[in-house]
Amino acid sequence: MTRAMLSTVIVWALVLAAAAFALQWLEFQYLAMAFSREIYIAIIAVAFAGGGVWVGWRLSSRPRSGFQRNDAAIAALGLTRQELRALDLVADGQSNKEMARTLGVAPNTVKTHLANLFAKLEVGRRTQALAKARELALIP
Amino acid sequence: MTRAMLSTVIVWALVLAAAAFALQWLEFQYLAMAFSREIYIAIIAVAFAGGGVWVGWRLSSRPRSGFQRNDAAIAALGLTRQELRALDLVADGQSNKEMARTLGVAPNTVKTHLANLFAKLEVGRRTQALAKARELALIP
DNA sequence: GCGCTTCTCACCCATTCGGGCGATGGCGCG
DNA sequence: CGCGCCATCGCCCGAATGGGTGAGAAGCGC
Repeated sequence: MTRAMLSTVIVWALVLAAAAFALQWLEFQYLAMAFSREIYIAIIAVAFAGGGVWVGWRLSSRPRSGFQRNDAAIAALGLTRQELRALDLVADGQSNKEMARTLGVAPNTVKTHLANLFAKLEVGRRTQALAKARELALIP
Repeated sequence: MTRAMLSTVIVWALVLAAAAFALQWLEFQYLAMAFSREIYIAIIAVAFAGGGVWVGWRLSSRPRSGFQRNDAAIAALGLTRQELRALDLVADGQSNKEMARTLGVAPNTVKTHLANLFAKLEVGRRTQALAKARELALIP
């Protein structure tokens, strides 16, 4: 977040500096003769407006990809690896039998993991577990 | 989404037009005499860059505050009001009986709505429905 | 070794859920 | 007015789920 913002701003600042020199040079070389002053201004305005849009977009669209588990909550609840894996599979919409196949264990084992998970989350259904897990940022 | 983008763009376009006139006027009144050409250019650049940042920020920062349903998908799938309400309650973790109480209908009615919802989503379980509905941005 | 946790699996039983079927009433549309 | 869609509700039945209990094996720390 902070890193992305900084890098974005720095990149933009460098582009600005480069553009300043380039424009300074171009101004006296070609543009002053080729275009009228208004068109030159318009080019500047459009270029900087476009750059601004880019900067603003990057500055506010970082949460798109990032999600990280609430490890504090996991520790506080005492959730184990298998319980978390089962939770992920529940969020994926799998049945107990499918989860057993995915995890390579018996369906009864999955049931046990889920029962423990439900107890720790203080819920009684998998859909409730999903709602609560999402509140706690245990799943995306 | 589309409305917000349009209004943002329109506002910016109006500001641009107003600024163009203002600059045109100011240019010959004060700035041409008070500042050098480079400073004038710099003011233009900063102003438009700032405006661009604002536009870019507004254009891409609506997932932060709100969530809005994918109405296009709802229409495409032909989901009805009750099916959507049932979907919300499923996401909330409620059982069929609780949903019946919430919606003020019989449990069998809830079952019917869910059965139709599952058929339209092409799923067979409520957890699958939740996963798919989240993919389609039908629920937060 | 001993206690602890974790993971594993089993059995039984009640509840919930999902599929399939049919049925009624309201409402808009041609 | 028939037709289609939506909402409502019922019944049956099989599958999935949840609760409770027990228990064995592996690993960890003291």
